[in-house]
Amino acid sequence: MYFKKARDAHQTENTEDYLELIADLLNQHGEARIVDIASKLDITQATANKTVRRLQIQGYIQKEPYRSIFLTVKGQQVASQSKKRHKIVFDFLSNMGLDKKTAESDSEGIEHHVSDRTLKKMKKFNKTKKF
Amino acid sequence: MYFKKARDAHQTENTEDYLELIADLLNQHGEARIVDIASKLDITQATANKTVRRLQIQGYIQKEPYRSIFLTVKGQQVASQSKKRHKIVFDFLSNMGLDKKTAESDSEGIEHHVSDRTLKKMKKFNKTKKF
DNA sequence: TAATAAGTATAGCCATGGCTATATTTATTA
DNA sequence: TAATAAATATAGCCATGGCTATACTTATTA
Repeated sequence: MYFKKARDAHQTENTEDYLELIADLLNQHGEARIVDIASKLDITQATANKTVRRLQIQGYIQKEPYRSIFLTVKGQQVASQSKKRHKIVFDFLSNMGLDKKTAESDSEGIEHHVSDRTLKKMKKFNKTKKF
Repeated sequence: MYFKKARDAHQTENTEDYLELIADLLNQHGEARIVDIASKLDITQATANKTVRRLQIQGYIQKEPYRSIFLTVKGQQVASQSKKRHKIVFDFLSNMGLDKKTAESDSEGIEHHVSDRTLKKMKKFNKTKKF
């Protein structure tokens, strides 16, 4: 009961957000650097650096000192899964009639707390506009 | 952009969950104790104790050593707000056709990440079954 | 190229929320 | 009532993710 699941989710939430962002940066700019991450997430470079090191240790990221960041296969998998979930939630909120900004900002938070069951319902609604 | 909002939410998330739970315990059993909280949240009593002390210091809770827990006015306000949000999200997920368990478990996570705008949409849907 | 700027890394601090182990207090029951 | 059980509190550990300040490397530009 209660928020045990939410706590578990928190442990991976930050990880997923970083990996999703790094994947986006790689796609959009061909490169992902500490500065970009820090600026996008509105944190200091020191903090970004620290987390990136953790992700590297945990095997999600590959990088050399003073060089830009790449995803390992493991990291790519997490990123693409996250992105999928994110898109479903974003589309769902949009289809509910919410403006892009709200849909974007809410989906960022919600994506980490949505079960597969709920995700399926959202997907169905996105296709058919019915539950 | 990205998950700055989510981070802010995290700071209050645990607080809200505790206060909501304490309010429930007070309503249902007339009493809220450390043991109950620990068991409901599936954490150790030591952890529950620590957080309760934080909540007390921050003015959400009133309690005497070795005695049970009460909410301050400030605490009550947060709890009732949280509960309202929680119910709207839970009802919405239920109305989407999700089973009670899923609706309950997902709404616990989602309630902290839903903007007022989205909440309004959910509310409307709960009433009219239309967006 | 040499000086400067930009980016990255590291150290050290803080708060939070987990945990175990160990008091201490309160409640129960023999 | 005295012994035991249950609940609460405290100490001390860890990981995480914030921060600032400072060092170091790489890139830019005068």
